[in-house]
Amino acid sequence: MSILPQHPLTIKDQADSLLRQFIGYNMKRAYHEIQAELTQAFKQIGLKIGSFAVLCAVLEYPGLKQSALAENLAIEQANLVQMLDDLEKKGLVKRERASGDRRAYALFITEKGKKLCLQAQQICSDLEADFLQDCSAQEIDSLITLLQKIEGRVKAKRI
Amino acid sequence: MSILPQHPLTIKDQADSLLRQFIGYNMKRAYHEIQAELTQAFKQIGLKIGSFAVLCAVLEYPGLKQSALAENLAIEQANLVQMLDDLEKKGLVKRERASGDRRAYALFITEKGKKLCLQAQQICSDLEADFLQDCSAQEIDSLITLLQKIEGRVKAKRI
DNA sequence: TATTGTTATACTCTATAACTATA
DNA sequence: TATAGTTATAGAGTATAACAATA
Repeated sequence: MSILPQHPLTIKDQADSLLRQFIGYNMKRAYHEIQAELTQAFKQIGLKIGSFAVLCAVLEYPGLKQSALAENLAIEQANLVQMLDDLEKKGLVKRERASGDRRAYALFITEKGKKLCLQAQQICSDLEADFLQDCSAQEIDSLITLLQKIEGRVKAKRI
Repeated sequence: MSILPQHPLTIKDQADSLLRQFIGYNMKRAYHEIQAELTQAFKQIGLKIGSFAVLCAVLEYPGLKQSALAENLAIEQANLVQMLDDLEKKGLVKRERASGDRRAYALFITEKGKKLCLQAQQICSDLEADFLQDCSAQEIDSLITLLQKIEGRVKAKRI
């Protein structure tokens, strides 16, 4: 295990210190780093971050329809189609005609897809555990709660 | 007989509950909402989020060089050039040859740029105050601290 | 040789409109 | 009329390589 020097983050010598007062900016910067790291890690198993989200949702909710999936993941139906085409071509998910509505597809994960998804979840967990290692369980919990709270507040404001 | 869920998901059901255990996913979702809202708000004053960051940095650090700016904002020099072209064309910043290094440009904000930047900061503050209104000052403070801590940890890991 | 700014390019992510077939 | 899935496309944001001028 690597023992990294743990120094308090000082931003006074950074040119973006003024920007650091904004939650959104800090969020963008933090996610930018996580995204880069996760994208790299997922390359080993040929998965993209967006496809991982799709896999997780289909694993947890078999039979989910595309429209419901897109809405739940906050992505456009149109963009989901291509992801599913790719996942289906790789044999990770399958579309089945939904009974009762011949327009809709019900989505299912394959055994291969399930395996890959669990593997990706492990990669994701390991990565997060690594950069959260000096955060308390309570800190992590309240961070997730706050992020969800903020997401909900902004969304509610728009509608 | 098809294996369909007994109760089809409604809008309020969350198909991504499994994903919600990941900090990165919550961060992406929260920022996605903030970004949409801020992009919309900035359209009134003809500014993009990226350009706003550049303006803020140049306002706070007059004479900053492009290379230093790009590094501090974690963006590529190549992409900064286009932003600066745009900001300069609008009369918001100006490039001046840096004394001592004829390759480099020193960046300065104009009066017009300063005015617009302060206006944008107000828009940003108002927007955040709105969706943070039921968060305590301590919650907000610890959120910022945690985001910066995470950003630093992931970055340190990569290097 | 290395660095600063630049150009060109490509790839991903995201957003929108329009189409089809069903409802 | 409205909805599910699809297609095509356009706009951002981001990343890389290569170049000229300068260090």
